Amino acid sequence: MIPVEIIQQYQPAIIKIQKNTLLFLEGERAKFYFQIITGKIKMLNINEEGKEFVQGTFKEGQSFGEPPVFHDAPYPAYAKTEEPTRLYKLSKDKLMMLLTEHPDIHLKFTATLAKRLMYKAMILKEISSHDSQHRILTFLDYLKREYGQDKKPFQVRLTRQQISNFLGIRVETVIRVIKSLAAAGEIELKGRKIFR
Amino acid sequence: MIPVEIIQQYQPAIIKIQKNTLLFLEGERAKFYFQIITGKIKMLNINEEGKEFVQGTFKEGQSFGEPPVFHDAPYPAYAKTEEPTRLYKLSKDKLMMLLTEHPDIHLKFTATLAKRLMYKAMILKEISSHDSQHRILTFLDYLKREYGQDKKPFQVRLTRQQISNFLGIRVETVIRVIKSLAAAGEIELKGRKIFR
DNA sequence: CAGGCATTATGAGATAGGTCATAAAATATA
DNA sequence: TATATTTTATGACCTATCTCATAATGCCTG
Repeated sequence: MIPVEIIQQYQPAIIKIQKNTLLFLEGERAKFYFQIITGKIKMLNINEEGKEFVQGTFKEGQSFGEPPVFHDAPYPAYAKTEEPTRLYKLSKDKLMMLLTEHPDIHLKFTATLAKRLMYKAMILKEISSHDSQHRILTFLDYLKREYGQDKKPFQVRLTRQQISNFLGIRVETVIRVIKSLAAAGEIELKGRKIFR
Repeated sequence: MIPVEIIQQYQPAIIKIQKNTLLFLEGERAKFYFQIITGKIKMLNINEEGKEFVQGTFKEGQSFGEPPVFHDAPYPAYAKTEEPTRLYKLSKDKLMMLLTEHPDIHLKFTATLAKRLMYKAMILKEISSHDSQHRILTFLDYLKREYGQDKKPFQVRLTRQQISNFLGIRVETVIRVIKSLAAAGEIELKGRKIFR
């Protein structure tokens, strides 16, 4: 998110992590800004019964886990690689310096947080008014808006398990709801692939 | 949140609204930055069955509804006065100018968004792992951390109805859970007042 | 002070979604 | 290619929470 040329002027550390590895833990103090060079990061909570809830996923060029850096607060979730990943790692001080010295980047940075806030507001609204049908459809529509091109049927490239983790609904329920949505004509199934 | 002396240099409009009035609607395009002079604003969703979900409440000095301003996106929720309210209203252009010309304010602004993002991440985690007991306790602890002083029993100045609206749980359930929490010694009841 | 509205309270019954078990299909990994 | 792991699938049962109804209590507002 911060242009490579610029972040490099602030001598970030570069870290390599293999697949399925924890980068930081929920509750850990946040001291660094992370930005992905290549790879994929998932931020997630795991509750007492071991069930996963995905707060967000991030890929090349994106940063994550910045909010607690602004407050020296603990991370609200784990960060885990989903693929081998290389990252820039920048100290809080340097990040602040960078943002102060580059107002345009700071504006984009703020816009990114704003966008995530809106995503969370949307999901929160959905999850609070429990109705799996509606939750799932709204989520699929969000994905389409975000990653698909208009009009064309959009292929949802998430497993039912992943949808379950994003919405806090059990897999079995997702499977059954997906079927009933297909029966109702809201989505289309080609084999197991989901189109909206 | 933006110091009064500074915001006034940008000639904000000043609006007065009476109690229980809608300032903007969910879905409406966001074109202004709002900051409360006096009064109280609640941002909320209302679902198909007319049930309320509170995204946040804001009082003197706080701003709200900024995220969609950064994207010319629709508001994700309604804004409603809970008391007679006076507001600064600043156009998007002026806000951007202000933030660019005052990097220190911009940093605080970003920190505010970051904090809200963390709040939402917390609530999301709680709501996703459904267990009313846990949800309510975590919420009360958040309130205590945020508004109470350490150690002392903290009085929760919210009605059971309001707790219900913040967490997306029915009132009756909140009432019953509050009782069982009191019985378990997790909270204390003095009359109807809740202490944690 | 009275009337009205919101909040708290409680019971009984309905149900969506969770839980658990079992298995086939698909995908990843060695 | 063989083996392990993950994903999808389905049935049967369970339970926390919602729903609906009814009422007492408390608190604004005129």
